[in-house]
Amino acid sequence: MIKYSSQNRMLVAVDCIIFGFDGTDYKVLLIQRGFAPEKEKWSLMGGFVQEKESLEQAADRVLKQLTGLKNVYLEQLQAFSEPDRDPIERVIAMAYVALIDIHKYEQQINDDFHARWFLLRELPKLIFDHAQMVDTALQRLRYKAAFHPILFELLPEKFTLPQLQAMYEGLYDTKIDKRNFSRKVLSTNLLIKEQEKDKSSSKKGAFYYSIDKEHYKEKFESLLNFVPKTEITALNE
Amino acid sequence: MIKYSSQNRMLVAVDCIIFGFDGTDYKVLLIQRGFAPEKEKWSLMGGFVQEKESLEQAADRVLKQLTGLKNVYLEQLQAFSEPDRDPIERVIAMAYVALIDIHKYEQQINDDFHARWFLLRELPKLIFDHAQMVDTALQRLRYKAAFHPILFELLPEKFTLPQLQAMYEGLYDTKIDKRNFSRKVLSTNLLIKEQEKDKSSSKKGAFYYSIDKEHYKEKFESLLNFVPKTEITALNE
DNA sequence: CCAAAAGTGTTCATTGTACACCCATGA
DNA sequence: TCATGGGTGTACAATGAACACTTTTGG
Repeated sequence: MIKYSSQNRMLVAVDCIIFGFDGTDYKVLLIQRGFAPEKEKWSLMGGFVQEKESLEQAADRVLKQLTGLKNVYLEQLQAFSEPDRDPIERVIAMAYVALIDIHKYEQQINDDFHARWFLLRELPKLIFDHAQMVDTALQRLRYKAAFHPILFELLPEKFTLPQLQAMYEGLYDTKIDKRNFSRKVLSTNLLIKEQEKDKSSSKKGAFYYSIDKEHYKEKFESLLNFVPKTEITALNE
Repeated sequence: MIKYSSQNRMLVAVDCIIFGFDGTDYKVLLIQRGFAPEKEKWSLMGGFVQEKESLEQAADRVLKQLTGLKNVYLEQLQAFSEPDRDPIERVIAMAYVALIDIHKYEQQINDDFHARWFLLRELPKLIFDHAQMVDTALQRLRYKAAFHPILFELLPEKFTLPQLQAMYEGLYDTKIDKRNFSRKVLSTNLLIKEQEKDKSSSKKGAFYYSIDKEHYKEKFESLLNFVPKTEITALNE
């Protein structure tokens, strides 16, 4: 078989930055690396790209291995390619960002990997350039969530407006006026009000909402504006 | 030397989508591929990533080889990784978008590569998945230019407001009111009015403007709004 | 009955859009 | 002098932001 001769072949890996939200805080799912180098150090979930799979397939596979979840929100972030980022051998890493419902995951935890959720604000030291990957992923999440309804991916099927608001407030580390917030969110027609209330966090209870999947697909590409302008003046990218 | 054993190594390439604007139309710089397969077919400028260089360095190198230009606007687009996208052998491609001043380039054309500018609307058939790369690059450019002043990278040092407006109109295939446009653009304080006029396209002449580099860096990350809202409701990503 | 969180409306400020006329000049 | 493209200002509409009180109910 013909090949491109005298060219340099290298390992390609995918690394997943897996975000979750527990109602109060953002979390990142990390594993204790099972092989050298940096064995037992905390790391993003990753793996080498196999011969017959695309990067997306590799990321899906890695994510499934760790969480048992399929059809998860997964987006290519960017490549990390410094020649010596891995001391053993050159590895080009494609970082992927995943957003998952932390509760859905809890039931299917895969103990093979010694996985653990860490508070985003209290991450341990990570191997290689993984801290930088998390950092870049967070910036991207802030940027994208300001315009597109991706944060819904972090919530269960049914959620309340106060929960939703807390999620936005957490991401931008700010307080949002709840009157303005609910008006904006509801005006998109993205949400369907349910009958039941969630009484877990107040006596009065807060109505559950769910996503209108039709509108969600349509509106995904359009530009939303849940976050006050004053909070998004310094977004990069 | 230790290596990750029994893993599959593969070729990694960078491909550059090089956009230019000639005052009226958007163009893409293509080359006639000099080696098999698909020899003499039109292709994006690309090259294999070498052992000691990052992807960014590889993209810089490739761009310099073709255009002679350094310090060009260059941004990682995304990976294209279908296992059989190249029939010879598996190659993971990282696409990069470059924006260059078409006139600055003209003087330094490198004939080794049989490069030619093509109208964006009249591209020839491209090899492999390069047409898809151009497509994705264009979408990204439309998205990003709606919020960030990147299109200035396509213009020479001095340019006129009508030129600038034509560039935006071309990208979104729309007409913009010149009164509103100039008010918006000038309100950013990104532009410095020069003394001279460009008389090449009218008798009265249009004043030249240049970029205020200080403000440019600051404002780059902030969100602009040169394009009417009605035109940017269907942007993806 | 009261503490705690949920829900809701109005006013004002800012921003965006539509729109039409005069200006300068080379031919 | 006139045809061509450049430059400018105003009025209205839409959007966003600030702000406070009432409702519900478990304890």
